[in-house]
Amino acid sequence: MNSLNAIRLFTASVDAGSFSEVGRQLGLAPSSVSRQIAALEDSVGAQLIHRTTRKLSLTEAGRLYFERVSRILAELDEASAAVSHLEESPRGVLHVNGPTAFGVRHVAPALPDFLARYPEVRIELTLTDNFVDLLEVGADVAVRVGELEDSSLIARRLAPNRRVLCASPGYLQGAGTPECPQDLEAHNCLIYTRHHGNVHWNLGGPDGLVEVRVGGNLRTNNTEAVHAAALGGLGIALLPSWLVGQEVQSGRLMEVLPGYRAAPGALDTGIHALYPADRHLSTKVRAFVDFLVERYGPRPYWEDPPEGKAGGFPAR
Amino acid sequence: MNSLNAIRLFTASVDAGSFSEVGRQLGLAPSSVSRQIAALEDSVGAQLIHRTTRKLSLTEAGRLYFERVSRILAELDEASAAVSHLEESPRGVLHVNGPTAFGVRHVAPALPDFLARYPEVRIELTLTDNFVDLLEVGADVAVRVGELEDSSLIARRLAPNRRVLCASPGYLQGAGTPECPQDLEAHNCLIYTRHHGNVHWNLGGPDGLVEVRVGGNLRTNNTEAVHAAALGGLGIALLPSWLVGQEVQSGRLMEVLPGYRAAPGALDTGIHALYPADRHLSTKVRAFVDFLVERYGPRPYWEDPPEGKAGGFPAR
DNA sequence: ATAATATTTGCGTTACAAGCAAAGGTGAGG
DNA sequence: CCTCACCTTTGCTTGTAACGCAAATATTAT
Repeated sequence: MNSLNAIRLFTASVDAGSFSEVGRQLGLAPSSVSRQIAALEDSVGAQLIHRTTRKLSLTEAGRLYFERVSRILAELDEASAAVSHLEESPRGVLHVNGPTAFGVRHVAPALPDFLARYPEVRIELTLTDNFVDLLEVGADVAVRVGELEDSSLIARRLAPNRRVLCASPGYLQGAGTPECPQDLEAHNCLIYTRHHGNVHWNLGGPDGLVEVRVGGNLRTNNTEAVHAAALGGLGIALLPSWLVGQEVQSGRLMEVLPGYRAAPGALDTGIHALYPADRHLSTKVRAFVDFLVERYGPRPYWEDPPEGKAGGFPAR
Repeated sequence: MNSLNAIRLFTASVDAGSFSEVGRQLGLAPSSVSRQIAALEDSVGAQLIHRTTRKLSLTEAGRLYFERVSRILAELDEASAAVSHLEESPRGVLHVNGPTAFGVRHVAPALPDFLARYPEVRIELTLTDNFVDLLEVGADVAVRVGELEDSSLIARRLAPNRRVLCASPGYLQGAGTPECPQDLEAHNCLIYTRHHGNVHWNLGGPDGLVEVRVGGNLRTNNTEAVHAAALGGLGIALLPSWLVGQEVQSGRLMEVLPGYRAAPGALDTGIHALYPADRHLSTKVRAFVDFLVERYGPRPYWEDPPEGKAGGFPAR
């Protein structure tokens, strides 16, 4: 309807008692003040200020309007201040979305440290395994493992997503340990897949890319099930290092063909944080993403300690 | 700081869920809505709305801002409405200023009728005998008798201001009744004056203008004192008809030389209502002035009933 | 896949606000 | 009493910002 400027000039004029004084204070020509207030009066349809060349005085309408409007202006400034305050330092509610398996293992455990560093932030963590629209679910930031559908979101890389071959010591004791990729064809390989048909594992090793046609008595669309089966000694699995890394380190699983790893594919593009490509990235999102980047580092804690590189694929 | 328009567009967009829809509702191009809201976000320094090409969704800052701002907008509209409402029908406080003598006799008695007609008006009546600045005293309208200092105020004529010669029946019985203006020089004439020196009464009668040099044993700068003295039988006074009219009608005073009256001078320019020359004349002021004009009419109730014209001066 | 619709950005135009100057008016002080 | 200083308003000019249009990009529905 009308401009806030006129209202501010009105209250300033009431306070100062003079259009010229207001002009001086705000760096405006008196005529501008005069016109703005005249326009405001037209807009509300009532005289607000009686003017003589020497004095200003409020009409009753003006008094009424001033009382209400000056309080309203204060509230408005407060509202802006509250929003700005929200961005001064990370605070408020942060909605985080991510896949269940990764979230449980590597996001949730990180939250205590994050919340300790930013006491004014509260986190709402939503773990889902179907892809959801960030905005739909009201999330501020999402963690995604592989498969970045390109969208208007910004992706920031958090960690590589290596998949390694592994099996339980018990299985290897019984079935033997493969010495080369081709040996896998004779093993019970636990297949994670989304669709039927033959499955090939593309492995990279010292001698380049090797494609192995694998199979076994378990196919599932659930990584956790493959994981549990491997732990139970059912066979050899190709699983992300973030899922099995610590168990390999502790010896509950053994890495198989450590010189080989899965060739980078759609599933191996890395682990990313996704957030909206807004012009104003909120500080709490930035803080959270920075925190994860720092926590995981270039070589996440779930990875093997630095050893001879395997596969020759650069970390992605 | 920023424009109210942007805030209105923001709330409208939240309600409508679409910039284009808002544009359609308000007759704006979608690009305008988009830009205004982007500018608002820059101004508060935070993203308020996540946008995709298909959906809008509020950020936490946006939710916070929307809650506060939508209430504020409502209050602002209310404030404007209240002020406009004030102008719809007379209501609120009406400050009336006027001279004591006239105010007590002809303004105050009129107020019950006025207030009965406009029940939502409250009156604050300030009676002062020194001229005051309307705005200084915070008055909306002033009643002035004679002597209109020309100013930026608007003057509306309420009634003529005739001055007539009168004395109490008792005085006339004792001192005799003047038959012609010159007889006044031998009478005890009660002098209302602001300064010293000789006093002449300029009287208009059937034979034109007559100047009479008058005097007596009472000079005062207070009309009421003259009035009281005349009632007490001290002598002959030249007093405004609104002051003595009803006493003449009731016989407590007798008109002297009824064919003559004071020649129009500064004191006789009439009785006026004065109010500020604002573009928006408040309805209560208009109502009050209209009411007085109607009540006094072209021949106020304090004047003699129509009889032969005296003096030949047109009513002014 | 194609159509429809959404936001954003670039660009030309228009409308509004600011500044300047002059006019009219008021109060203070010589 | 008159002049001076200062205030508000109005006419005119100038500059800025808001607007609409069109195109680019993106997403949903048919």
